[in-house]
Amino acid sequence: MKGSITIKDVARELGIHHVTVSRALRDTGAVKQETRDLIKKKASELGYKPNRLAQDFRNKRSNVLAVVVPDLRPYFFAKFVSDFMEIAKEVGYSVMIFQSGEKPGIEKDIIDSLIGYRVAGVVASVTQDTVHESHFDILKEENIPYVFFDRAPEQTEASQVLVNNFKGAYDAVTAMIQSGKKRIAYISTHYKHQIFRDRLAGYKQALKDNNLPFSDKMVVEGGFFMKDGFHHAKKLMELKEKPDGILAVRDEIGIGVIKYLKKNGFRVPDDVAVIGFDNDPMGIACEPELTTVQQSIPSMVMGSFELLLTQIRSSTLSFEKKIIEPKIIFRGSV
Amino acid sequence: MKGSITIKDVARELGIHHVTVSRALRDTGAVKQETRDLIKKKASELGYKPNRLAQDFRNKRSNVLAVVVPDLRPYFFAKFVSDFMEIAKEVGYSVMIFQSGEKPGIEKDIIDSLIGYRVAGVVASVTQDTVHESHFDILKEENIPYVFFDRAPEQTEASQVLVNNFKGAYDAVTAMIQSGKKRIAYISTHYKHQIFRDRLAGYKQALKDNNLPFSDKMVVEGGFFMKDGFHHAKKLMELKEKPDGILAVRDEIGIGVIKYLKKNGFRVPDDVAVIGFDNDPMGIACEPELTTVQQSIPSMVMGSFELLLTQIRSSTLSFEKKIIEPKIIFRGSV
DNA sequence: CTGAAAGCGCTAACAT
DNA sequence: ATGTTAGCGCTTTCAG
Repeated sequence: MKGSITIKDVARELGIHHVTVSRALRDTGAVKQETRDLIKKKASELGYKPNRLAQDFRNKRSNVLAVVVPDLRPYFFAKFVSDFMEIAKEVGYSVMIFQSGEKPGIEKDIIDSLIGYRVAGVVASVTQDTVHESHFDILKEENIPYVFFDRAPEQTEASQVLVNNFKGAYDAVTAMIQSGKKRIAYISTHYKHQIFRDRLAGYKQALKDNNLPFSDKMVVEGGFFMKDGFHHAKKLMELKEKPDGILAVRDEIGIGVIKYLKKNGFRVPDDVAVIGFDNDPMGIACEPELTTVQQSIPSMVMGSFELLLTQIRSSTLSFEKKIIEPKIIFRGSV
Repeated sequence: MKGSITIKDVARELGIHHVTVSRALRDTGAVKQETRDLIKKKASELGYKPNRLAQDFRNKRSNVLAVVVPDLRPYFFAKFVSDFMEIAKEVGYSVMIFQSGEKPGIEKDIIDSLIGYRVAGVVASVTQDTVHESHFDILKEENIPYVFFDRAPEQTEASQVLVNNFKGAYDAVTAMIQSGKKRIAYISTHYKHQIFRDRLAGYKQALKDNNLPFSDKMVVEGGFFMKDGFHHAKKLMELKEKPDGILAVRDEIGIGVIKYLKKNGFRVPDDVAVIGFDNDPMGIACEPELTTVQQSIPSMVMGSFELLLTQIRSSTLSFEKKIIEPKIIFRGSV
């Protein structure tokens, strides 16, 4: 393990001062073009790689962006992170990922650790139970900008990129009504987060605007996966007044619903229409293919990245809210 | 932006030397228990957070592990990374993720940048075209251990955790034969990587061991997604000698195959059986549910993490190879 | 058990 | 245009 090459090594080889090397390599300060070229040549010749640990330490800030999500596995988050990394890389940032596992306590620990790393900025989608953003305050104290995407604390003064979930649900229900459905059920999760309440509100409003009655029995909740959708569909279809349309809060749940329906002789969408949320590619695997409410991930990535970068570059913490309008992707289940 | 609290601040408050604070906080060196307690109390009182930038710089090594994958979106990689982060966190490591996008050039850039970060270790699944591991040599020079998982360069002297792909394909084909199939096709990707060749070899061997003829026409390749499976199934089913079983190199492709078959009046598995690779949850969404070759991700995570940690802790680069045995998950498509 | 000294590699500020 | 000085926050080494 030979010690790595430092700017001093490069300087010595050239018989000049290491500070000049530093300046030349970073294209800052005044250095004669000739010297600069010479230095760069020698540096790459020696295989010099800047010690980022030293750079970051000296600059009191790293070129790392942190992304905090509840769970990396769902397609929505995997895709967001994937896209975010690509765009961050273009501007020279690396990315550290953290999973809260939907646990506010872990989320807090993560945030605390971030300040130790002196990350340049943070993008987060909070847990279902994160109501306050108090554990993010510490970032403000350290002047580390942060942006929420998809899921933000209820009251926050930080920048955020959210989806118009009310409209997503509203449009989905409206679409089913327009295709002739009259008894539309809604399967939610047990998660209490704002975005799920917004969807519920949109569902109710659509019913109301179409003079359709709302019934408690038509709203069930709990779970996150296919099996939960299967289970809820069973409950719903055993009702005296069966639904003829079901809105699912996630595509996976919607797929579970379709599986139940088909297995039990209900035709989709003729007997029962189904719509999910997320535009998960999984929705294309099932039959009929699942109609879904799409939340444009590239838009969310771009939005949150811009919001973050602006704050980093201006060294100012700002408060801006971007709303992404969702779009129904019609496939075969309506 | 008040400057952060440093050990010197803590020391000053207590009227002692900052070195003692450093020692106390890290539970190293000889410090009177009483002093140690006092220091810890004061530190947390002041909200002291160690500056990891300074620590890492001083230690010439960060507590960050790097994970390099071709793409974070496929379930296999998302799940691997997700699990890996959890286990890494338990031991105090944070994780930086990088995507090569299947481009060796980018992979090289990533590796180069890693040495700047002085990461503690690297776990990588290489691109389809990474034959040599020459661009990883630089890590050796810096004494940074690395482990390959799932996809390793053809010749490598680094530790690795691989799946027995030969056996996976062999068992899958055998299973179809046992269920009475006699003309089994194989859909590969255009990727030339070892693991895909191993699967092909396993496919051929299973045919041979059952005295079934091998035919070039029964092997098609190209693509990665559902639509590719759809397309290839079409080609295959338009053959004069149609297959009655199809092995797909990925679940997504297998699902595309099933979609084509059903759409065109072939019954699955009665007319044609289908098996995929990866145990992607997507396989449960389709109907019939896709039988698949599972590669245990937890085993791979554990394996590669252990291999890495051993090297980090012993400051030795080692060469160990772990093979994970795959397992067929029988669902409805065989 | 605690303190003092020194330095990691780099860069901002000032001097020449 | 280049060099000098100084120091970021921390830890290792050596003294007391």
